[in-house]
Amino acid sequence: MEDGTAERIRPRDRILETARDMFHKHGIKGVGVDAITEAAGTNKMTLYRHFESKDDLVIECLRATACSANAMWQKFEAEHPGDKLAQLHAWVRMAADCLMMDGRGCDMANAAIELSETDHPARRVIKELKQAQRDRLVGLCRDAGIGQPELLADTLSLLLEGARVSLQSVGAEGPSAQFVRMAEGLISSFRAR
Amino acid sequence: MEDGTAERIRPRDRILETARDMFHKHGIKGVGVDAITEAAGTNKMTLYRHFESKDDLVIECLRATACSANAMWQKFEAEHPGDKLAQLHAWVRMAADCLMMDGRGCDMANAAIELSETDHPARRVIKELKQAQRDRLVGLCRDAGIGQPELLADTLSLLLEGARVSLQSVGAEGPSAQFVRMAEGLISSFRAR
DNA sequence: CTAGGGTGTTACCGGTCTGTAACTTCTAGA
DNA sequence: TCTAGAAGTTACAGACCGGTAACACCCTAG
Repeated sequence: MEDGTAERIRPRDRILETARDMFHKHGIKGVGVDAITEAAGTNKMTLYRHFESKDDLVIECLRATACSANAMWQKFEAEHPGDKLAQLHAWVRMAADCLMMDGRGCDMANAAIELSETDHPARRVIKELKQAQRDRLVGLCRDAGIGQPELLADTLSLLLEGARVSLQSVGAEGPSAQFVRMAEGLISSFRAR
Repeated sequence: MEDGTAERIRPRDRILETARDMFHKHGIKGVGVDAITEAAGTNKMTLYRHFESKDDLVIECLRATACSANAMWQKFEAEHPGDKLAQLHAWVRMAADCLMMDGRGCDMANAAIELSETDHPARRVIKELKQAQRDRLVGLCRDAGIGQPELLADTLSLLLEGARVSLQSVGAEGPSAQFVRMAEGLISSFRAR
């Protein structure tokens, strides 16, 4: 029988959520499994009963992040059903909000930078998930009736990725402050052929 | 009397250059000082006689990277003296070449991502040097007679930064493959008012 | 009530990390 | 040739890391 208190959440989920947060804030190599389990109110043995290794935990965290992103896309469709152009503008707004709120960039990109070993198991997952996000944005641009949808989607992707990393190196007053203006300008310019 | 052989280079310079290369390839937290000194053909004591700490070494490496970038800018001016627009195109070409040759992004951005502690001593340096690069690109756009030089410079900056990180997460076939087309298109579009 | 699986606790392994101490060797310059 | 300082060598301290073993505990399903 569930009583709904937070403490009753399964340890596995607590670990996953805590790890996501800590990896995001401090980086993967900047957080040890001991720190994660302690912050999650559990212990190392329980972590290793649910995850094969730290690398495995990292991968599960990335999948969870991708899952959250999926929810975003469904929200766009729900809020602007059928109106693909409005969904594209919602994507820009959401991206800008994340930039201002968060301060630290995309978990997948950060992981890709940190895990420089080319054969690291997480790299396959990162590539897959990033590719899926790219395909979805291309599809959105195409369905919005924009010419050269791939080029617009790729340009927007690079702008956002760049804004995220610029935010961490130059700060909020740097180039990333102009992200919305750039993105909206690009969309108009592509729509005008 | 100097005999010119590579082994006669001062240990400090060997350490600095080796560290730059290894930090670039494997990340800062992915390389230990032992590995650096061994690859540099020296030892840990010598490293700590020349650098206060690993963090200090990191900062010196970043300064050296900025210094190399300065040399690039001087090359642009030398190859296209007075022709600021040609220098801007040379910047795009250089950026694209680095993208294809290298595979791993900007040392400063990577360091900013890896060193997530907000009070890390390297962060000040990163911000300063990145700001200087931004100012220089803005100046180049302005001197090239482009309207809204700040917006173009910032957009180009974000595109390049995004291309570098995208290269590491999605791979070379991803959005970064279109960098030159995007950048040149932007420049034309800004020049056409 | 009881059996069993999920969980917590403690201790440990072997390895790596930054940074230092004490000492020896090399080498450049007077 | 002699000397002073730079560089190399070895060993070590203290901390942290990922991962495992053995065992005690609780809570729920039957």
